[in-house]
Amino acid sequence: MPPTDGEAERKIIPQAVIKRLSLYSRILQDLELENVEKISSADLGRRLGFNSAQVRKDLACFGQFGVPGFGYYVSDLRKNLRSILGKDRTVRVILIGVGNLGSALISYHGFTKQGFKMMWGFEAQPEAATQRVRSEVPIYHVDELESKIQGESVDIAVLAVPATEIQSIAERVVAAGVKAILNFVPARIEVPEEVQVRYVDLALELESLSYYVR
Amino acid sequence: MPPTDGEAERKIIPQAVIKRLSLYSRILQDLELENVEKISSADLGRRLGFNSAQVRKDLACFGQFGVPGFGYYVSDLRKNLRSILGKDRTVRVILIGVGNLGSALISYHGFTKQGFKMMWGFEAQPEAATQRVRSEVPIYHVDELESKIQGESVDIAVLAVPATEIQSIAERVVAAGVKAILNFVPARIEVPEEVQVRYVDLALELESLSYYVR
DNA sequence: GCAAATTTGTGATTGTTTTCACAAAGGGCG
DNA sequence: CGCCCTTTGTGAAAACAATCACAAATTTGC
Ligand SMILES: NC(=O)c1ccc[n+]([C@@H]2O[C@H](COP(=O)([O-])OP(=O)(O)OC[C@H]3O[C@@H](n4cnc5c(N)ncnc54)[C@H](O)[C@@H]3O)[C@@H](O)[C@H]2O)c1
Ligand SMILES: NC(=O)c1ccc[n+]([C@@H]2O[C@H](COP(=O)([O-])OP(=O)(O)OC[C@H]3O[C@@H](n4cnc5c(N)ncnc54)[C@H](O)[C@@H]3O)[C@@H](O)[C@H]2O)c1
Repeated sequence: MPPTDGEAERKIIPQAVIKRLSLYSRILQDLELENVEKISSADLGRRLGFNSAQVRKDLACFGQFGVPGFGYYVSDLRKNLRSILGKDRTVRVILIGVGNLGSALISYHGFTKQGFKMMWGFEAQPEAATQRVRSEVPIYHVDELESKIQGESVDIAVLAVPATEIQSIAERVVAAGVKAILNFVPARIEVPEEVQVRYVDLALELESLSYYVR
Repeated sequence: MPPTDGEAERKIIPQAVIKRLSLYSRILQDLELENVEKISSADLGRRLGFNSAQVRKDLACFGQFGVPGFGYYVSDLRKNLRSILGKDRTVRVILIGVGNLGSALISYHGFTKQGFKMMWGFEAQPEAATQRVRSEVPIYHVDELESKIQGESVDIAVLAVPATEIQSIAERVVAAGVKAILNFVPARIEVPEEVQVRYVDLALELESLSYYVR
């Protein structure tokens, strides 16, 4: 008998594949609104600039969703992708640091549209922040971080605090049980390796553009 | 005589290399402030989680900057990287759409710190935007886009308008001669292929995190 | 000023991702 | 109902990227 991995049968899927699945999912969302019933891998690829084989290979990581000679049922594939991406339930998000950037993020409706639930904001100066932002998301003092999270589980923490605070805030959200971080602060954070971290680094994007236009 | 490419001797450098060069450049900036004189590829790599050979290979795309048995002179390498990245002159940036997100971007000091110059904001409702934002960057009506750009050249346009407007705005900035776009709007834009486009897609990042925590 | 210790720059190697290409599956039209 | 056409799923090949490993160059310490 070959050694099975037990329940860890799911092989490691590259991040790039997951990002593309998200893109597929969004196209399918649009198609469903337009009442389009089916789509081929070639069409789906064309809309995003990918090769059709790439689309099929990406999907093949998770099973067989297509119908040969026909394509994919939009609604069916969308359902599957949502489930794969963990979006078949509400994904709970918090924001730490409701300053200039955080104020925009906390009231961003693109979140909700994609099925995320922005639970709370946390701030060193919650009064000033509450005044600044017009949004239904409650903003608490950062001291309440641990007690709030304890009550209800949180999936993802979005960080937009000053660079000096980032490591200590990261440690606090991790200690409180958060397993994924989206970091807008241009500084590397040290966290246990089971915690997923994504960096959004604006200046980096600008610099790479700067290279190509100089 | 082998066919030379004329002045197009510069081979195509992958985007990933350029991003890493930016990261190196930022580390070197910090080191210079700390008056560190030299650094090895191994040290530089360690600070970013890269292999030392990767660092050397990346740099080798552009020349020989190191001293065997010694390492790299911080200030020297930094100067070279800035020049490679096109940062040895002011890089001129404009922002279109000074709403929730744009308001944060227009007054972001991380820009300036990395040598970018935010020239102007353009808005459909410039009065409201000016009121909202406390920043020295002037905000004009979007109708003035073409005439302003005509006078002084612009390197990069940052787009943060509603999704419905994105294609038309993209076409206008391209027609006005802008060669690089940083797009925060989650919608693909059609532009001539010589125009460089980067997408910053927040919901995509959240979704990929969502997969790993589900 | 010489030998030992470093560290670069780079060809070779390994690993990963994308693309190709085609057999097999299924739908649709006559 | 059956044949033809389309499109999937997937091994094989190609392209691309990261890592290894080592000769060559240079510093450092004695
Ligand atoms: N503004 C932008 O467009 C932008 C773009 C990219 C990245 N960033 C990064 O995002 C971060 C925030 O930028 P910003 O422009 O919003 O700055 P900001 O100063 O406006 O916002 C920071 C907020 O964090 C709060 N804060 C400080 N310490 C805190 C703590 N310990 N816990 C909770 N809240 C705390 C402050 O009160 C403030 O409201 C920075 O690290 C910046 O580099 C900003
Ligand atoms: N708010 C966020 O945190 C966030 C995050 C990621 C992406 N985005 C994207 O960024 C874009 C802007 O988001 P937002 O939250 O700032 O929305 P917003 O409505 O607050 O801002 C859009 C601004 O663009 C202006 N505008 C409209 N048409 C224009 C035109 N033709 N020319 C110039 N300006 C015009 C509006 O007056 C408004 O001020 C959206 O596409 C959104 O999906 C926003």
